[in-house]
Amino acid sequence: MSISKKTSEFAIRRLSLYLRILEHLGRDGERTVSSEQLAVRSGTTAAQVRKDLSLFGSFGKRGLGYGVAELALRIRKILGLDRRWRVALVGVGRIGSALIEYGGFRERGYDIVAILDVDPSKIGERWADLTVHDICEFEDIVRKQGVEIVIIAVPAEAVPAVMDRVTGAGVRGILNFAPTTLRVPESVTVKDVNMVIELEALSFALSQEAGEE
Amino acid sequence: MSISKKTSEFAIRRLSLYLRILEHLGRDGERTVSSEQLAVRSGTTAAQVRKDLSLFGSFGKRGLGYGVAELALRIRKILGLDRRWRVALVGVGRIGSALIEYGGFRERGYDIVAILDVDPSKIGERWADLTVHDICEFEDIVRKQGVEIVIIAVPAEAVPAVMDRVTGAGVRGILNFAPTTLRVPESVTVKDVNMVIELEALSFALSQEAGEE
DNA sequence: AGGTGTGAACACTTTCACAGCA
DNA sequence: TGCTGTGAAAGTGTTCACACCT
Repeated sequence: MSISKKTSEFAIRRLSLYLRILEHLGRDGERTVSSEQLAVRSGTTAAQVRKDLSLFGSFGKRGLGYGVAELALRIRKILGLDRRWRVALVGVGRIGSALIEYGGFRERGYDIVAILDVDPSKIGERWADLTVHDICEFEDIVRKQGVEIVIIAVPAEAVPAVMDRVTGAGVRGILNFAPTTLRVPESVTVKDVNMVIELEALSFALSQEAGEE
Repeated sequence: MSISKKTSEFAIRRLSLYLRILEHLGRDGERTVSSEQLAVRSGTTAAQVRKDLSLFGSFGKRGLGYGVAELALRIRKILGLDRRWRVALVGVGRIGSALIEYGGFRERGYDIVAILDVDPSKIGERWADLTVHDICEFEDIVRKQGVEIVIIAVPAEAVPAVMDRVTGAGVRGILNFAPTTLRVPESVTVKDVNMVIELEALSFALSQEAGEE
């Protein structure tokens, strides 16, 4: 069954959150959970939780709530986590190398299968169980390794060149850590992780409070 | 002049983006910029740019556009970037240490003035020009150093304990890298940086496309 | 009783379209 | 003429309130 309703980006992000809560509840041995409980733990409302879930079907039992294990399974399936994803990482700088060593990706179904950089001095370095490859080999690696998602962790200046290669090689998913908005073809999906924006939104909020009273 | 209109979170995030574009344009020697140019570079629409800016005043000249330097200055002021912020970082693990060495914070007005951890084996370590302090000293450090923002980069299990200390010490701004939703008092502002959510939103989008055709 | 699923009301955001100034 | 600033319209997302099932 494909999803016909317009599914909002917001709902999806919340599903990801619910999933983590469900996994936690599962480890604690909980069998069922109500929309209210999920709401409290995710910082939203019970109605919101039910609306989000109802976008994809009726998973709950009236009067009882949702089965923890079953709902987790359903959400995993919705988010495309019922399979593993092959990921390449471009840019083995501070952020890139921290990501490689992070380990949390594998745990959630994302396998970093290749790491690349432009800097000749970095090529050949070993990180975890991977060797840094020259960005020139990118297209080759994507094809041979079946890479579906690319993590971009290069400085802003290097982004345009990397983007050309990535879209050129037919990769359709990008997780971008560079502080730049990427212009990409319609067919490519980009998600940004931008801590500077978050920090600036934070200092805006703090400044407002200060001036308010 | 304090802002009376309800200012949306979305608008603020875009301002942060516009600012980075303006700085770039400034380095390239551009003197003026139109809402259309800003829109293209930020991946939004000209009307959106004008609406966002008009929330805070009339900064443009009809028929001409906006002065690059002047607009950058105005946005910096709006975002509270016309001053420096004192930041403490809790958790010197993989993500925490990458953030310390990142350097981009200082450049944008955020000074990491203290780093802390619970792990006794890490206490006393030096990172950049800072020494890792015992989390027990947190309240003391916040007071003496005038810490206003705390970056949380500890594992999920450690979050509740850290949160108690942070809110208890009167800190009002938190940048959270831990994969948990923090429950905090009304008076505290939290911004999350959560790459797992972004990755999962990405794999959802890719799965959809696959099933669509 | 207890808790889900959902249309309808409401709130917020974005886009449109154009008046108005340089 | 060129481009801003802004009400009004359209579009999205959230909350309410209640029918309905167990």
